[in-house]
Amino acid sequence: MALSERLTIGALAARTGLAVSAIRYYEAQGLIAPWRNAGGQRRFARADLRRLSFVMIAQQFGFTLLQIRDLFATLPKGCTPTKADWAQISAGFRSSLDARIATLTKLRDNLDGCIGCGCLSLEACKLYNPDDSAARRGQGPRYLMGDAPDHAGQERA
Amino acid sequence: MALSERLTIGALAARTGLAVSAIRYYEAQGLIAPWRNAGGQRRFARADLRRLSFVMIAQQFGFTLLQIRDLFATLPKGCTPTKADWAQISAGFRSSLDARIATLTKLRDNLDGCIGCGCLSLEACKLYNPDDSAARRGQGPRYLMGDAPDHAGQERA
DNA sequence: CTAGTTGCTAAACCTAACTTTAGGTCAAGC
DNA sequence: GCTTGACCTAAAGTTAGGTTTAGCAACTAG
Repeated sequence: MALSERLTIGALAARTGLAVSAIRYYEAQGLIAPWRNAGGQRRFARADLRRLSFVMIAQQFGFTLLQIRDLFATLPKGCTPTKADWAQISAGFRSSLDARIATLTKLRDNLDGCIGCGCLSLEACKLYNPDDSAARRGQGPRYLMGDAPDHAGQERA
Repeated sequence: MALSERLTIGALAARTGLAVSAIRYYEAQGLIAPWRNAGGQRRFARADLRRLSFVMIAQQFGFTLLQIRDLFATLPKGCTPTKADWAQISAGFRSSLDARIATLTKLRDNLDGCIGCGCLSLEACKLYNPDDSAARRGQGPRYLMGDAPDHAGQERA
Protein backbone atom coordinates (compact mmCIF):
# COMPACT_ATOMS: atom_id res chain seq x y z
CA MET A 1 0.00 0.00 0.00
CA ALA A 2 2.71 2.39 1.04
CA LEU A 3 4.43 1.22 -2.10
CA SER A 4 1.74 2.74 -4.27
CA GLU A 5 2.01 6.20 -2.79
CA ARG A 6 3.62 7.15 -6.07
CA LEU A 7 1.35 6.43 -8.99
CA THR A 8 2.48 5.67 -12.51
CA ILE A 9 0.74 7.46 -15.32
CA GLY A 10 -1.05 4.28 -16.25
CA ALA A 11 -2.42 3.84 -12.75
CA LEU A 12 -3.56 7.43 -12.67
CA ALA A 13 -5.25 6.98 -16.03
CA ALA A 14 -7.00 3.85 -14.85
CA ARG A 15 -8.30 5.56 -11.76
CA THR A 16 -9.44 8.80 -13.33
CA GLY A 17 -10.73 7.34 -16.56
CA LEU A 18 -8.57 9.77 -18.48
CA ALA A 19 -6.39 8.64 -21.34
CA VAL A 20 -2.67 8.50 -20.66
CA SER A 21 -2.17 10.92 -23.52
CA ALA A 22 -4.61 13.35 -21.92
CA ILE A 23 -2.66 13.33 -18.68
CA ARG A 24 0.57 14.02 -20.50
CA TYR A 25 -1.22 16.81 -22.32
CA TYR A 26 -2.38 18.28 -19.05
CA GLU A 27 1.17 18.26 -17.79
CA ALA A 28 2.25 20.10 -20.93
CA GLN A 29 -0.47 22.64 -20.20
CA GLY A 30 0.80 23.15 -16.70
CA LEU A 31 -2.17 21.60 -14.92
CA ILE A 32 -0.17 18.95 -13.15
CA ALA A 33 3.47 18.58 -12.29
CA PRO A 34 4.66 15.03 -11.64
CA TRP A 35 8.23 14.29 -10.80
CA ARG A 36 10.38 11.71 -12.56
CA ASN A 37 12.01 8.55 -11.33
CA ALA A 38 15.57 7.59 -12.16
CA GLY A 39 14.50 6.26 -15.54
CA GLY A 40 12.69 9.45 -16.51
CA GLN A 41 9.19 8.07 -16.01
CA ARG A 42 6.48 10.21 -14.43
CA ARG A 43 5.46 9.55 -10.87
CA PHE A 44 2.33 11.11 -9.42
CA ALA A 45 1.18 11.83 -5.89
CA ARG A 46 -2.16 10.52 -4.72
CA ALA A 47 -3.27 14.15 -4.42
CA ASP A 48 -3.03 14.35 -8.19
CA LEU A 49 -6.06 12.11 -8.42
CA ARG A 50 -8.00 14.86 -6.76
CA ARG A 51 -6.40 17.45 -8.93
CA LEU A 52 -7.36 15.66 -12.11
CA SER A 53 -10.86 15.01 -10.86
CA PHE A 54 -11.16 18.68 -10.27
CA VAL A 55 -10.01 19.41 -13.80
CA MET A 56 -12.67 17.11 -15.20
CA ILE A 57 -15.38 18.67 -13.12
CA ALA A 58 -14.29 22.16 -14.00
CA GLN A 59 -14.40 21.26 -17.67
CA GLN A 60 -17.99 20.17 -17.28
CA PHE A 61 -18.63 23.50 -15.73
CA GLY A 62 -17.48 25.06 -18.95
CA PHE A 63 -14.01 26.15 -17.91
CA THR A 64 -11.15 25.93 -20.36
CA LEU A 65 -7.91 24.25 -19.36
CA LEU A 66 -6.27 27.64 -19.35
CA GLN A 67 -8.78 28.99 -16.87
CA ILE A 68 -8.37 25.94 -14.69
CA ARG A 69 -4.63 26.34 -14.75
CA ASP A 70 -4.98 29.93 -13.62
CA LEU A 71 -7.33 28.82 -10.90
CA PHE A 72 -4.74 26.34 -9.67
CA ALA A 73 -2.17 29.10 -9.74
CA THR A 74 -4.06 30.85 -6.96
CA LEU A 75 -3.50 27.89 -4.67
CA PRO A 76 -0.73 28.12 -2.11
CA LYS A 77 2.52 26.82 -3.47
CA GLY A 78 2.60 23.76 -1.25
CA CYS A 79 2.08 20.58 -3.22
CA THR A 80 -1.14 19.38 -1.69
CA PRO A 81 -3.94 21.92 -1.37
CA THR A 82 -5.98 21.76 1.78
CA LYS A 83 -9.69 21.19 2.05
CA ALA A 84 -10.12 24.89 2.60
CA ASP A 85 -8.31 25.62 -0.65
CA TRP A 86 -10.61 23.36 -2.60
CA ALA A 87 -13.60 24.84 -0.85
CA GLN A 88 -12.57 28.30 -1.91
CA ILE A 89 -12.18 27.28 -5.54
CA SER A 90 -15.42 25.35 -5.46
CA ALA A 91 -17.26 28.37 -4.14
CA GLY A 92 -16.03 30.29 -7.16
CA PHE A 93 -17.40 27.57 -9.37
CA ARG A 94 -20.65 27.77 -7.58
CA SER A 95 -21.20 31.38 -8.57
CA SER A 96 -20.02 30.82 -12.11
CA LEU A 97 -22.45 27.98 -12.37
CA ASP A 98 -25.23 30.12 -10.99
CA ALA A 99 -24.51 32.66 -13.70
CA ARG A 100 -24.66 30.07 -16.42
CA ILE A 101 -27.90 28.68 -15.14
CA ALA A 102 -29.37 32.16 -15.02
CA THR A 103 -28.29 32.83 -18.58
CA LEU A 104 -29.76 29.65 -19.92
CA THR A 105 -32.96 30.20 -18.01
CA LYS A 106 -33.30 33.68 -19.41
CA LEU A 107 -32.69 32.39 -22.89
CA ARG A 108 -35.28 29.70 -22.41
CA ASP A 109 -37.85 32.13 -21.11
CA ASN A 110 -37.26 34.46 -24.00
CA LEU A 111 -37.72 31.59 -26.37
CA ASP A 112 -40.93 30.70 -24.61
CA GLY A 113 -42.07 34.27 -25.07
CA CYS A 114 -41.37 34.10 -28.77
CA ILE A 115 -43.29 30.90 -29.16
CA GLY A 116 -46.10 32.10 -26.96
CA CYS A 117 -46.64 35.43 -28.63
CA GLY A 118 -46.36 33.87 -32.04
CA CYS A 119 -43.92 36.46 -33.26
CA LEU A 120 -41.16 33.98 -33.81
CA SER A 121 -39.87 36.26 -36.49
CA LEU A 122 -36.58 36.04 -34.66
CA GLU A 123 -35.91 39.40 -36.20
CA ALA A 124 -37.10 41.71 -33.50
CA CYS A 125 -37.46 39.57 -30.41
CA LYS A 126 -35.57 39.58 -27.18
CA LEU A 127 -33.05 36.84 -27.76
CA TYR A 128 -29.79 38.66 -27.60
CA ASN A 129 -26.23 37.65 -27.01
CA PRO A 130 -25.85 37.16 -23.28
CA ASP A 131 -22.08 36.65 -23.59
CA ASP A 132 -22.01 33.46 -21.62
CA SER A 133 -18.34 33.41 -22.35
CA ALA A 134 -17.60 30.13 -20.63
CA ALA A 135 -19.99 28.33 -22.93
CA ARG A 136 -19.22 30.10 -26.21
CA ARG A 137 -16.53 29.62 -28.76
CA GLY A 138 -16.94 32.55 -31.12
CA GLN A 139 -15.02 35.71 -30.64
CA GLY A 140 -16.40 38.57 -32.71
CA PRO A 141 -19.34 40.70 -31.65
CA ARG A 142 -22.56 39.54 -33.22
CA TYR A 143 -25.86 41.24 -33.32
CA LEU A 144 -27.69 37.96 -33.15
CA MET A 145 -30.92 39.27 -34.57
CA GLY A 146 -31.81 39.29 -38.23
CA ASP A 147 -32.45 42.98 -38.35
CA ALA A 148 -30.20 45.98 -38.31
CA PRO A 149 -27.57 46.50 -35.60
CA ASP A 150 -29.35 49.57 -34.29
CA HIS A 151 -31.83 47.66 -32.16
CA ALA A 152 -29.44 45.02 -30.92
CA GLY A 153 -26.32 45.19 -28.86
CA GLN A 154 -27.29 48.04 -26.60
CA GLU A 155 -30.25 46.52 -24.86
CA ARG A 156 -28.50 44.68 -22.10
CA ALA A 157 -31.47 43.94 -19.84
CA MET B 1 -37.35 47.98 -51.81
CA ALA B 2 -38.67 45.22 -53.95
CA LEU B 3 -35.23 45.35 -55.47
CA SER B 4 -33.67 44.21 -52.22
CA GLU B 5 -35.75 41.08 -51.95
CA ARG B 6 -32.58 39.27 -52.91
CA LEU B 7 -29.77 40.01 -50.51
CA THR B 8 -26.10 39.92 -51.34
CA ILE B 9 -23.81 38.12 -48.96
CA GLY B 10 -22.47 41.46 -47.76
CA ALA B 11 -25.93 42.74 -46.94
CA LEU B 12 -26.75 39.55 -45.10
CA ALA B 13 -23.52 39.82 -43.15
CA ALA B 14 -24.25 43.43 -42.24
CA ARG B 15 -27.72 42.58 -41.01
CA THR B 16 -26.85 39.46 -39.02
CA GLY B 17 -23.52 40.65 -37.70
CA LEU B 18 -21.90 37.51 -39.04
CA ALA B 19 -18.72 37.64 -41.08
CA VAL B 20 -19.06 37.04 -44.79
CA SER B 21 -16.67 34.15 -44.40
CA ALA B 22 -18.88 32.63 -41.74
CA ILE B 23 -21.89 32.72 -44.02
CA ARG B 24 -19.97 31.04 -46.80
CA TYR B 25 -18.83 28.48 -44.27
CA TYR B 26 -22.41 27.83 -43.23
CA GLU B 27 -23.34 27.27 -46.82
CA ALA B 28 -20.51 24.75 -47.11
CA GLN B 29 -21.92 23.02 -44.02
CA GLY B 30 -25.36 22.83 -45.59
CA LEU B 31 -27.06 25.25 -43.24
CA ILE B 32 -28.14 27.65 -45.93
CA ALA B 33 -28.61 27.33 -49.67
CA PRO B 34 -28.52 30.57 -51.64
CA TRP B 35 -28.92 30.61 -55.37
CA ARG B 36 -26.54 32.32 -57.76
CA ASN B 37 -27.03 35.22 -60.13
CA ALA B 38 -25.76 35.23 -63.70
CA GLY B 39 -22.30 36.21 -62.55
CA GLY B 40 -22.04 33.41 -59.99
CA GLN B 41 -22.60 35.58 -56.95
CA ARG B 42 -24.74 34.36 -54.07
CA ARG B 43 -28.21 35.79 -53.64
CA PHE B 44 -30.15 35.22 -50.43
CA ALA B 45 -33.83 35.37 -49.60
CA ARG B 46 -35.01 37.56 -46.77
CA ALA B 47 -36.05 34.38 -44.99
CA ASP B 48 -32.38 33.51 -44.72
CA LEU B 49 -31.99 36.32 -42.20
CA ARG B 50 -34.27 34.37 -39.93
CA ARG B 51 -32.51 31.16 -40.71
CA LEU B 52 -29.13 32.58 -39.77
CA SER B 53 -30.52 34.19 -36.64
CA PHE B 54 -31.79 30.83 -35.67
CA VAL B 55 -28.39 29.29 -36.23
CA MET B 56 -26.81 31.87 -33.95
CA ILE B 57 -29.35 31.32 -31.22
CA ALA B 58 -29.05 27.56 -31.48
CA GLN B 59 -25.31 27.85 -31.10
CA GLN B 60 -25.79 29.75 -27.89
CA PHE B 61 -28.00 26.96 -26.77
CA GLY B 62 -25.03 24.66 -27.17
CA PHE B 63 -25.97 23.02 -30.45
CA THR B 64 -23.28 22.21 -32.98
CA LEU B 65 -23.71 23.26 -36.59
CA LEU B 66 -24.19 19.64 -37.47
CA GLN B 67 -27.09 19.32 -35.09
CA ILE B 68 -28.62 22.52 -36.40
CA ARG B 69 -28.31 21.28 -39.93
CA ASP B 70 -30.09 18.08 -38.99
CA LEU B 71 -32.76 20.12 -37.28
CA PHE B 72 -33.27 22.12 -40.45
CA ALA B 73 -33.46 18.90 -42.39
CA THR B 74 -36.69 18.05 -40.57
CA LEU B 75 -38.32 21.12 -42.04
CA PRO B 76 -40.61 20.68 -45.03
CA LYS B 77 -38.71 21.00 -48.27
CA GLY B 78 -40.32 24.28 -49.25
CA CYS B 79 -37.85 27.13 -49.15
CA THR B 80 -39.39 29.26 -46.45
CA PRO B 81 -40.43 27.50 -43.25
CA THR B 82 -43.66 28.66 -41.68
CA LYS B 83 -44.10 30.06 -38.23
CA ALA B 84 -45.43 26.71 -37.15
CA ASP B 85 -42.25 25.03 -38.37
CA TRP B 86 -40.08 27.38 -36.34
CA ALA B 87 -42.34 26.88 -33.35
CA GLN B 88 -41.89 23.14 -33.55
CA ILE B 89 -38.12 23.43 -33.68
CA SER B 90 -38.09 25.97 -30.90
CA ALA B 91 -40.11 23.68 -28.71
CA GLY B 92 -37.45 21.04 -29.22
CA PHE B 93 -34.88 23.57 -28.10
CA ARG B 94 -36.95 24.34 -25.12
CA SER B 95 -36.77 20.78 -23.83
CA SER B 96 -33.10 20.46 -24.63
CA LEU B 97 -32.49 23.64 -22.73
CA ASP B 98 -34.54 22.37 -19.82
CA ALA B 99 -32.36 19.31 -19.72
CA ARG B 100 -29.17 21.35 -19.70
CA ILE B 101 -30.46 23.57 -16.95
CA ALA B 102 -31.43 20.55 -14.91
CA THR B 103 -27.99 19.05 -15.37
CA LEU B 104 -26.19 22.18 -14.32
CA THR B 105 -28.47 22.64 -11.37
CA LYS B 106 -27.82 19.10 -10.23
CA LEU B 107 -24.12 19.62 -10.60
CA ARG B 108 -24.29 22.82 -8.61
CA ASP B 109 -26.29 21.23 -5.85
CA ASN B 110 -23.90 18.34 -5.62
CA LEU B 111 -21.04 20.73 -5.36
CA ASP B 112 -22.89 22.57 -2.64
CA GLY B 113 -23.27 19.27 -0.84
CA CYS B 114 -19.57 18.63 -1.07
CA ILE B 115 -18.72 22.03 0.23
CA GLY B 116 -21.36 21.86 2.91
CA CYS B 117 -20.47 18.44 4.24
CA GLY B 118 -16.80 19.29 4.12
CA CYS B 119 -15.91 16.06 2.38
CA LEU B 120 -14.67 17.82 -0.67
CA SER B 121 -12.34 14.92 -1.17
CA LEU B 122 -13.71 14.81 -4.68
CA GLU B 123 -12.81 11.17 -4.54
CA ALA B 124 -16.04 9.71 -3.32
CA CYS B 125 -18.67 12.37 -3.80
CA LYS B 126 -21.66 12.58 -6.05
CA LEU B 127 -20.29 14.60 -8.93
CA TYR B 128 -20.49 12.22 -11.84
CA ASN B 129 -20.52 12.63 -15.58
CA PRO B 130 -24.03 13.68 -16.55
CA ASP B 131 -23.24 13.38 -20.27
CA ASP B 132 -24.42 16.83 -21.08
CA SER B 133 -23.36 16.08 -24.60
CA ALA B 134 -24.27 19.44 -26.07
CA ALA B 135 -21.84 21.15 -23.76
CA ARG B 136 -18.97 18.68 -23.86
CA ARG B 137 -16.17 18.16 -26.29
CA GLY B 138 -14.56 14.96 -25.10
CA GLN B 139 -15.66 11.62 -26.42
CA GLY B 140 -14.49 8.72 -24.27
CA PRO B 141 -16.26 7.55 -21.15
CA ARG B 142 -14.74 8.98 -18.03
CA TYR B 143 -15.25 7.98 -14.47
CA LEU B 144 -14.85 11.54 -13.27
CA MET B 145 -13.99 10.65 -9.72
CA GLY B 146 -10.52 10.09 -8.47
CA ASP B 147 -11.21 6.68 -7.11
CA ALA B 148 -11.63 3.33 -8.76
CA PRO B 149 -14.15 2.81 -11.55
CA ASP B 150 -16.22 0.46 -9.42
CA HIS B 151 -18.08 3.19 -7.59
CA ALA B 152 -18.51 5.48 -10.54
CA GLY B 153 -20.30 5.14 -13.83
CA GLN B 154 -23.15 3.00 -12.64
CA GLU B 155 -24.78 5.32 -10.20
CA ARG B 156 -26.93 7.33 -12.55
CA ALA B 157 -29.20 9.06 -10.06
C1' DC C 1 -15.48 53.02 -69.79
C1' DT C 2 -12.85 52.54 -66.13
C1' DA C 3 -11.81 52.60 -61.12
C1' DG C 4 -13.07 50.89 -56.89
C1' DT C 5 -15.74 47.86 -54.21
C1' DT C 6 -17.62 43.58 -53.56
C1' DG C 7 -17.73 38.81 -54.58
C1' DC C 8 -15.69 34.33 -56.08
C1' DT C 9 -12.81 29.84 -55.06
C1' DA C 10 -9.33 27.07 -53.03
C1' DA C 11 -6.32 26.35 -49.77
C1' DA C 12 -3.90 27.50 -45.75
C1' DC C 13 -4.13 28.91 -41.08
C1' DC C 14 -6.11 29.30 -36.27
C1' DT C 15 -7.47 27.59 -31.27
C1' DA C 16 -8.81 24.04 -27.97
C1' DA C 17 -8.31 19.71 -26.45
C1' DC C 18 -6.79 15.86 -27.43
C1' DT C 19 -5.20 11.28 -30.07
C1' DT C 20 -2.14 8.87 -33.07
C1' DT C 21 2.16 7.58 -34.88
C1' DA C 22 6.99 6.58 -35.01
C1' DG C 23 10.86 5.22 -33.01
C1' DG C 24 13.04 4.18 -28.98
C1' DT C 25 13.59 3.19 -23.44
C1' DC C 26 12.44 1.24 -18.90
C1' DA C 27 10.92 -2.13 -15.60
C1' DA C 28 8.98 -6.48 -14.06
C1' DG C 29 8.30 -11.38 -14.44
C1' DC C 30 9.80 -15.99 -15.62
C1' DG D 1 18.88 -12.35 -18.99
C1' DC D 2 15.51 -11.61 -21.84
C1' DT D 3 11.01 -10.70 -23.30
C1' DT D 4 6.87 -8.12 -22.87
C1' DG D 5 4.25 -4.45 -21.61
C1' DA D 6 4.30 0.10 -19.88
C1' DC D 7 6.56 4.41 -20.72
C1' DC D 8 9.19 8.15 -23.15
C1' DT D 9 9.45 12.26 -26.75
C1' DA D 10 8.35 14.82 -30.76
C1' DA D 11 5.58 15.68 -34.25
C1' DA D 12 1.64 15.14 -36.92
C1' DG D 13 -3.34 14.42 -37.22
C1' DT D 14 -8.29 15.37 -35.69
C1' DT D 15 -12.73 18.08 -35.05
C1' DA D 16 -15.38 22.30 -34.70
C1' DG D 17 -15.99 26.58 -36.22
C1' DG D 18 -14.33 29.60 -38.33
C1' DT D 19 -10.62 33.47 -40.57
C1' DT D 20 -6.98 34.72 -43.77
C1' DT D 21 -4.71 34.89 -48.04
C1' DA D 22 -4.06 34.87 -52.97
C1' DG D 23 -5.44 35.64 -57.26
C1' DC D 24 -9.14 36.57 -60.11
C1' DA D 25 -14.17 38.01 -61.70
C1' DA D 26 -18.19 40.87 -61.43
C1' DC D 27 -20.94 44.67 -60.20
C1' DT D 28 -21.55 49.92 -59.57
C1' DA D 29 -20.70 54.86 -59.70
C1' DG D 30 -18.86 58.62 -61.88
